Amino acid sequence: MVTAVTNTEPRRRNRRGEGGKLRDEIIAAALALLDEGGDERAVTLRSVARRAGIAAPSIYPHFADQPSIMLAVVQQEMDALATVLREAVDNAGPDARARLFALCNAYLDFAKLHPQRYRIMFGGLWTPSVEDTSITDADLDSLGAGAFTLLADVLGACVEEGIAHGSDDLFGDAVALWLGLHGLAHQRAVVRKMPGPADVGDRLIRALAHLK
Amino acid sequence: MVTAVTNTEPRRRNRRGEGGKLRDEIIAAALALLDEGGDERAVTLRSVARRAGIAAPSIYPHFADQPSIMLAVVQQEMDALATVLREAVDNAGPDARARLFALCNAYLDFAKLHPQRYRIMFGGLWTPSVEDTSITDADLDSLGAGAFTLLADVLGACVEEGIAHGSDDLFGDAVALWLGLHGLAHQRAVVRKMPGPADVGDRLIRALAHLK
DNA sequence: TTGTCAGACTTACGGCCGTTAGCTTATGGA
DNA sequence: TCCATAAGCTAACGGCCGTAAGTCTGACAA
Repeated sequence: MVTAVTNTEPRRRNRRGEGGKLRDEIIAAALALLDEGGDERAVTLRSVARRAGIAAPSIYPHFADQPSIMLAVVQQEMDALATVLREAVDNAGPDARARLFALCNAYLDFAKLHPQRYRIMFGGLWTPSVEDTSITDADLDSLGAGAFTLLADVLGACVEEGIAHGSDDLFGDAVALWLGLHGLAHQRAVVRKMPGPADVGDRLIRALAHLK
Repeated sequence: MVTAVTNTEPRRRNRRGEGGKLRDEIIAAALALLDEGGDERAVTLRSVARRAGIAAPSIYPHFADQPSIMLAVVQQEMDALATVLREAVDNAGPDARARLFALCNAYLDFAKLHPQRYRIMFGGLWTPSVEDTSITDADLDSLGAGAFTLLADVLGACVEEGIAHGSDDLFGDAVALWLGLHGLAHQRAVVRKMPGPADVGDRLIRALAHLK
């Protein structure tokens, strides 16, 4: 994670050849605004510039428009999520069931820890109808593929080891499981107080993974 | 459902004592903008007024601020959803399993038919942090209670008839089932092309209702 | 030491927003 | 017929937005 930008003193200009550093600072500023504000509408081009301590037009050498700042944020956080999930699985030992629960709980924890990020990652409204922005369809389609593949793999291992009743369609089962996780994660991220029992996450996992 | 407002001719003023009619026209205009635009940001106070064929300040006698227009839209659509679900259950006959599937599929159909409405109803970002708006917490808490109660009832009937493996916590089971439905409905409403098999909805219902 | 140019900045334009203050008009009871 | 008033309008303010055009400045090769 990149540290938040809080200093108000005039920013020190980057050295020659290091202009690209500002790109990361812009992303970090956008992320900070998102986490604090709890509203993606607060992440405007100008507010990002203010937060990063630069003038608004200074963003243009690094990003074509405001939506592409958001895309960069989402891409970065998708990678971060995939990394977190991978680490959780690796640290869970060899047991397939434990690996599945570690993966799913890490997913839910990420959403609980960063609700605003989760919202824009999986339900975000940061592209004003994709047209008239610089964002392509390919940009959007590839998002989150790594994390999902990992889920399918771990679930597949459970089926192979006989821990879970697998259907003939592993991909479909993985999608269903992810949708359940997403429903919980998203609702938690959106609502102020989530109703229901505390172990609703475990219930979803057990039911949707068809654990024996 | 209220018909969309499309005429551009100067609007006929309402008769005396019928000023309240404009309130419904405003809600209808906001709904139309939402359905078309696919972006709640397009539903501004001014754009709603334009769509309704009135001047922007003419909204204020009927709504305190822009968020409360959205709240009225959401409340209306929550009622509409509850009605649709109730009708689906009533038309499904006496079989508890058929009633449950009718309910769940009606829910998913609503979301598929009106993705933008679904989004603001269950994940909406139409209150800029609730503070400094005229919206109270009570307004938000009561939303969707009717529809959920119906789901819990129909699921409970399945358990009573021995169709489903009920746990000791019917409420929790209903929440879990709803979260699964919501995950699918929301993702369909947000993403352009939903991956996964076509029957993923049925899979979610069967698994989360613990149908035998 | 000096000149160049990457890495920023200042200024400005037009647009849409929410909201306030005060005005017009047509409806319908007297 | 008249006129009180409900219903809705016009004008305007301040604010924030995205973006274009042109300007400054300091790090570094020569």
